This record gives sequence, C-alpha cells and structure tokens, in this order.
Amino acid sequence: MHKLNGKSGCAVEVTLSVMGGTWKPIILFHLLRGRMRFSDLGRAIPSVTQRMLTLQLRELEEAAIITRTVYPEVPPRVEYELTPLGHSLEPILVSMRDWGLNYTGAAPVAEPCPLA
Amino acid sequence: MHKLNGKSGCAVEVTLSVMGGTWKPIILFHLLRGRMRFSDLGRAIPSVTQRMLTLQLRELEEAAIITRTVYPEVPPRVEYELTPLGHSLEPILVSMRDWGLNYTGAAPVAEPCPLA
DNA sequence: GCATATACTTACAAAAATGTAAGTCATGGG
DNA sequence: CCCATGACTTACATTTTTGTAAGTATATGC
Repeated sequence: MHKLNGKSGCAVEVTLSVMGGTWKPIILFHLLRGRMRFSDLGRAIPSVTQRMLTLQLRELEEAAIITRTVYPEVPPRVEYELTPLGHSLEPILVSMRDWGLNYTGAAPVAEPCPLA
Repeated sequence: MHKLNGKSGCAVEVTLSVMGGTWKPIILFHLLRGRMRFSDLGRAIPSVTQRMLTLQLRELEEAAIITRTVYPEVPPRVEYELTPLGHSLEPILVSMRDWGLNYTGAAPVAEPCPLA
C-alpha cells in the first residue's frame, strides 16, 4: 500500500474544493471591492490568461460564489460580482492578504491590491 | 496578445506561494494541534500518498513553515512541527475550516478534523 | 465595407502535478 | 538468516493544469 489509509475529507478540504487553486483566491480577492468586468479582472491579475480567467470564473459561477451579468451591448460587457456566499469568504481572503503583507515586510498598510 | 497586461503580484499571491496547493493547507491545519510524525499525518490525510506527503513537507520545511526532527532510532521516527512563522498561518487555516463547516451545514461544532 | 472593441471559444501543445510500485536503510526479534 | 518496521527515494506512467494562438460574434464609427 502507498496511500496511508481510507477516506475522510475535513472542513479545510471542502473550502479548498470551492476556492482552491492558483487563480480563484486572487480573483475573489479583487471582487471583494465590488463588481468588475472581465477586462478589469484581467488587468488586475496580469499573469492570468483569458482562457484561465474564463475557466475559473465559470467554476466560481457554478459554485454560486459569483454571478455573471451580460449586458447586451456592442461590444459586449460582462460583469462579475460576489454572491452573499462569495462574500462569506472574505475572512479567509483578508487573512491571506494580511499574512502576505506581513511576510513581505510591510505593516498592513495600503493598496498593493484592493482593500487597504 | 492573450495575457491582459504586465506584472504585479499582490499579497494574496505571496501567501499562496507559501501555503497554496492541494496538500499544504491540510497538512498545516493538522499540525496546528501540535507535532506529528510522518505516519500520523498520513493517517490524518487518507488521500495523500507517501510521495506527495514527503514532497509537500519538504517544501514547507524549506519555507521555514515547519521543522523536521529525526530521532535516530530503528525503525526511524520523524516529527514535524510548525515554526512560529507556521503558526502565524493559523487565522487563515481556522477561517478555512470554519467556512467549510458552515458550507457543509453544521454549525461550527466539534472535530471532523483537529480543532473543534 | 472595413476595422474596432469585448468577451469569449476552440484546437492543439507543453508543462506541472500526482499516482504506482518497487527499492533502500538499519536494527532488533525469532 | 530472515523478516518486520518507518520514513523515505527512485523511476516511470498518467492525469491535470495551463499556455498559445487563432477564430467568432455584432453593432458602431470612419
């Protein structure tokens, strides 16, 4: 045997299944400040590609963490916004930001990112 | 162009670079309760393989999030423990657990995992 | 009537993560 | 002598994730 036992799945794993991965926490963190359109998110997260952004947004939408609103204009406009469930992730996202700020030296001051 | 712009790296990304991924948050969460040996962690996280557990523990050690102590016995015994830096991740891990508990219905009651 | 803008989608390719299974090491016990 | 134990390591295969680049749609302005 190489797995060490049978099954479980603790609460942390549940959370990770919803907001885990490379992009989701970052996307959600930016959305804490309010609705954003696709291109805004892309600009806020320079390292993400269109494809990844689309894929991750779709998954978050399926999980009911965000909503997607299409405005039937030309050129199209699509806005993404946290649902209440999505907003309930705020404590996690904020503590992640705080830890990162501390780790990089700074006191939890203002905006390298949304939210001072 | 397919990336949407140039560069950044916000505080959340920094945190993810240290404790992101499928296994690290779970490992760290279990270690919140105190030192554990390799086989204990394996039992606590049934879905992880020996190989993944070793790899992730090594990375956490390199990041100075945990310490690794080898007791020169036969058969060998190795214990892992959070450093102070590792302990500083507690707020993140605890809020992740809380969210998972809520999401799965329960009120934040007792131990599906370490920490009630 | 042609380019422009936005928010994608699609096909293909490369890279990264993870799994599987076997082997290693040292010693005490039978 | 042989086996068991605990914590690995190694080689290889598979799966999953991510990237690249091109294509789509449609109304508007030039």
